[in-house]
Amino acid sequence: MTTKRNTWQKDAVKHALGEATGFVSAQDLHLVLRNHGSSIGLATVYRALADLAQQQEADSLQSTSGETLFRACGASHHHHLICTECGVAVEISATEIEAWANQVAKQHGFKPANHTIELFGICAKCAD
Amino acid sequence: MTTKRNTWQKDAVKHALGEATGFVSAQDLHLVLRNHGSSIGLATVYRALADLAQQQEADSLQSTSGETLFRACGASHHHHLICTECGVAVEISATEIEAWANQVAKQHGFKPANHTIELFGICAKCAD
DNA sequence: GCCTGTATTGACAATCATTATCAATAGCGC
DNA sequence: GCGCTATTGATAATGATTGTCAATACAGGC
Repeated sequence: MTTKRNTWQKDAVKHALGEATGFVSAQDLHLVLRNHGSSIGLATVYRALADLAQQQEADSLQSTSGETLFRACGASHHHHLICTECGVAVEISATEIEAWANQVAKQHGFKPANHTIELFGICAKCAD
Repeated sequence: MTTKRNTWQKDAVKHALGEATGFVSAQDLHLVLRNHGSSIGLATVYRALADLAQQQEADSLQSTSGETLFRACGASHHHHLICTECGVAVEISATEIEAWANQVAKQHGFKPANHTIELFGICAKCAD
């Protein structure tokens, strides 16, 4: 079997993602790492993020401008409330909504599979 | 003022979008139109779709693979239940959810602005 | 119906995020 | 420490989308 290896690059990406306050693009993360003196490659950042997303250690969503944004998160199912100004993200657990989603799907003869729910707004700090 | 003109290209796009059962990409739509004998250009399809989206005559969402998908729809606010197999989309109006979204936002000190809610599943026809 | 000014088109180049390529490097088990 | 091979990083390639610009075709006035 192909054994997985631990590299400082993967740790760096994981760390940098943890530091970020909200959702970040792979490009941004790469830039931040480079500015901190790291010589990590862009492709590697993409690979590390894809890994993290697959291991449920990161959430990803598509920005309206077409980029994929990432954020560190716990493994439990949840959604986000995101500030459109500064990008801060708050995790939201919404069992009621899960139930609603499943019910609606069944109502239309669909086998419920998945859903995308992201709330956008302006946080208290940016509201002034 | 720059007056808007009616062209057969815009009508063609609008029509083709109306014919589609679910969400379609600009590229797909362009291909369909070409296959029907139209000589419409790809850039024009993009422009027409952007117009329709702005006039609230079409909804758009980002597929996981990064494309932008479009669908004809009414102007009233609503969400979608989409089959991941065949792409059929059902419009869902969910006043309860709107209320929930606003409430959650306020709860966290956010000024509610917007939200993305898309449900995915497998429709009855594709379920077998 | 015909003319004219300009919004719109379409072919193609340019851009931007992301993925593939592949030789060089560096973990990990021995 | 050695060797095997997963991983890296520079760069090329891809694919969707947007910009460019000369040619075209609506719309309104005659």
